[in-house]
Amino acid sequence: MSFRKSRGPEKPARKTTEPADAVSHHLGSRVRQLRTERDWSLETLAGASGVSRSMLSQIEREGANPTLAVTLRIARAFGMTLGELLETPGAVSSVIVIRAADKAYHYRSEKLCRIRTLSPLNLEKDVEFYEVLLAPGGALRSSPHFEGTREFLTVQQGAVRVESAGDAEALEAGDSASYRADVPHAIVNIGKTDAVIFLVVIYR
Amino acid sequence: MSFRKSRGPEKPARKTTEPADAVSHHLGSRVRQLRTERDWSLETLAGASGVSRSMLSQIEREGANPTLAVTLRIARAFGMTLGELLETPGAVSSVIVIRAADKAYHYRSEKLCRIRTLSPLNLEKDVEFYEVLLAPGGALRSSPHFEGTREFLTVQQGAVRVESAGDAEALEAGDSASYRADVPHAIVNIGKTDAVIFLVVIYR
DNA sequence: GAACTTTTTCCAGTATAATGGAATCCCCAT
DNA sequence: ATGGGGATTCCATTATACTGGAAAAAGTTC
Repeated sequence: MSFRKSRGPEKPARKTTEPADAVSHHLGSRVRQLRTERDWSLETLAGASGVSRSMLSQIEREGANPTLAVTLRIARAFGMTLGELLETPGAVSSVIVIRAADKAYHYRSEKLCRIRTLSPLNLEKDVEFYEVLLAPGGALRSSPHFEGTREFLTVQQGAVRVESAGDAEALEAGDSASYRADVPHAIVNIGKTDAVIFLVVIYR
Repeated sequence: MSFRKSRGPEKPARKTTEPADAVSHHLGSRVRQLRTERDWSLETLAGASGVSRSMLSQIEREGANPTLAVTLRIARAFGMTLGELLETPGAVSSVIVIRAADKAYHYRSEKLCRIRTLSPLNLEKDVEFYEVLLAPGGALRSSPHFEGTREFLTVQQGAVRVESAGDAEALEAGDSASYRADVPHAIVNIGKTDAVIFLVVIYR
């Protein structure tokens, strides 16, 4: 949340060291899994996707490396996006609990602004949940996050102003807002009392 | 939230009618956009990705159809997943506000359970935000959502029990939880007073 | 077990992905 | 205008993706 986008030309990531070839094997297992779950033959999937039986067989057995267009056709035959086709199943876990007093989740404890993390620290970080407490005059100003990032916010107590993309809106207790977080954005306490906010950050 | 998963063998989607070839052109524009935003040369990107300058040029100019492995290498050079590389930019919008009194967002108003939606109704539905009020004895029981769906929940007031995947945990005010929502799950008020919960549903 | 049907794998050929080197283009400095 | 350097495109070649038909394997029925 205090992410700072670097200034100047961004340097390329280090050359990828993990073999991209591994993705083909993963795709192969995944296609076979999805197909057999549905009780489809290679012929059926070939018909649905427009990819030859032979190619599908090679993908499943040998981890053949299809072109992007072929991969997308397969994904669509399963009614999925590329991401959905290739993602690994989420880790199965039971209820994960974060207690109110758990200091590890006290993200920031300043006089004007206190932040508590409400989502587990070790889960993949595409969605995060926070409780933010702003004293009168307190503000939470953020640099742009990754492109596409949005935030949901609800005011549980107090009054705040939300700023994003050159727009600003005043919110009272019970009000909510949704706005871009891939531009500079801020939450400002504009009342005379403490404000309590629940904030969902969606990195997408 | 009351989604019912279908039973029986699933039939294949109709044969894809949208040309998968369009994706290559989209990829080409996207790679050029990302590269020029970063002020990288083809040589720089080639170095970072391990894909030849020529191939990158062909992708950008001619919409060449790379293999999956090559596409993934390019994505990784930009520090992205395949989905992120290929997705279209989210709709740009200003701050969207939902007022406390907006009846359109009162999702359920029963005696034992009241639900208010805190995220905009017309936004894409990969993440949803709710406020749930449960009277003593009240419960919110849900059928499984899509595979991979999770929920984050924080208790603002009262005491509840969260049930998911055969596990159950008791939570008090200030506590939070994260759990699977692609299995039957429930939130039950186990206290003597009203419980107020903020709930994030992540459809992934 | 035998016969039949369906599914998957193998095979050979064609199409195209992907490369490295050379040529061309573009920009900047003198 | 000229020269130099960096960036991009072109070119010819190699490697591999992808196919349809045939063979083999697997499954089903009597």
